[in-house]
Amino acid sequence: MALPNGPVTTSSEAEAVLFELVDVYDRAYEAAAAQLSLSPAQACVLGRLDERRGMGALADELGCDASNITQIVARLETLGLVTREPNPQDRRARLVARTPRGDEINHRFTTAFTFARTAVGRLSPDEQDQLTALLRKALG
Amino acid sequence: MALPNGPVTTSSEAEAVLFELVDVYDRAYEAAAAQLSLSPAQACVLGRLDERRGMGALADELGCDASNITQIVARLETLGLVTREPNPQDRRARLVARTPRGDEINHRFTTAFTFARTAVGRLSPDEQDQLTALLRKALG
DNA sequence: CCTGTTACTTGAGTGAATCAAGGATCATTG
DNA sequence: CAATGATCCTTGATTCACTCAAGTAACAGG
Repeated sequence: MALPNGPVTTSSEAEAVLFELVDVYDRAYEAAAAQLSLSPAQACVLGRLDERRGMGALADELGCDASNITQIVARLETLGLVTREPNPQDRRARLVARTPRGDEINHRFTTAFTFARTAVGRLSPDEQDQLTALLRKALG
Repeated sequence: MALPNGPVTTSSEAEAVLFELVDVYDRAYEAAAAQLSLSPAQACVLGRLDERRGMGALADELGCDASNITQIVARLETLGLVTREPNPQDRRARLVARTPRGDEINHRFTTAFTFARTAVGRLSPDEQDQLTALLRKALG
């Protein structure tokens, strides 16, 4: 399991809760992925393939090196969850798409990753709106 | 940079903001660590050494294998940020402690990781309390 | 065409994480 | 007190994420 991204000492309660939230969220994400024998990175990429798209687009969106995506997509391809087809418009490029099995695994993953849904579900609609507004303001 | 732990499609705005928060938080943590040439895991371990403690205690708290801690502490030791002293009470055990340089780097790290402070700082005291209450409720 | 740029891959290297196995020490108990 | 088992940590092997540098192939503009 990935080590938490958090300080021990926080200067306010709000910061402490923020840290706890991030930690629990990350662990839940990892656990949901592990349940399907996926790494968090694999689950992440798989989840961004609702439409077929190029490797570069993935790298841009995820803010990482293209070669990182090459590697992750290669593993997903080996697992039979993804295909890498040539792009007829540009023969340098590849179009990555989920296979039916990839669709199913991705669906099972989104079902398994209940944390955000559950957490939000503990709040009333009004409270959800308040939380959204507060977090938006906090994010600047 | 680590890939985000988040779904693309969210069923509510609150979930989407939650995901964004986690993503921004994680990236900020990683960036602050990188600024000091530390990995997130190294920064994490270093931050939990306000008092000297055993390897096992670290592994327990961080929820990972003991050998993982061995590895990370070894690197921190190489960097001169940490010492591994024998435990006089139990010669199997080692006591890990920050060196003065470790203290300094850790202090610089907590200064560099401004995200949580800044985010909370954008809220009024009342709003901070509201956020704390809402997140506590959401966490269950 | 020729040049430069773009899209992706490959290879090398670091580090996190897990598992299995082992050494040393403690703690218990027959 | 000696044997047994548990505990603390390390080592070694493996997988994967991530980054950087370098390379190939194909596009796009002059």
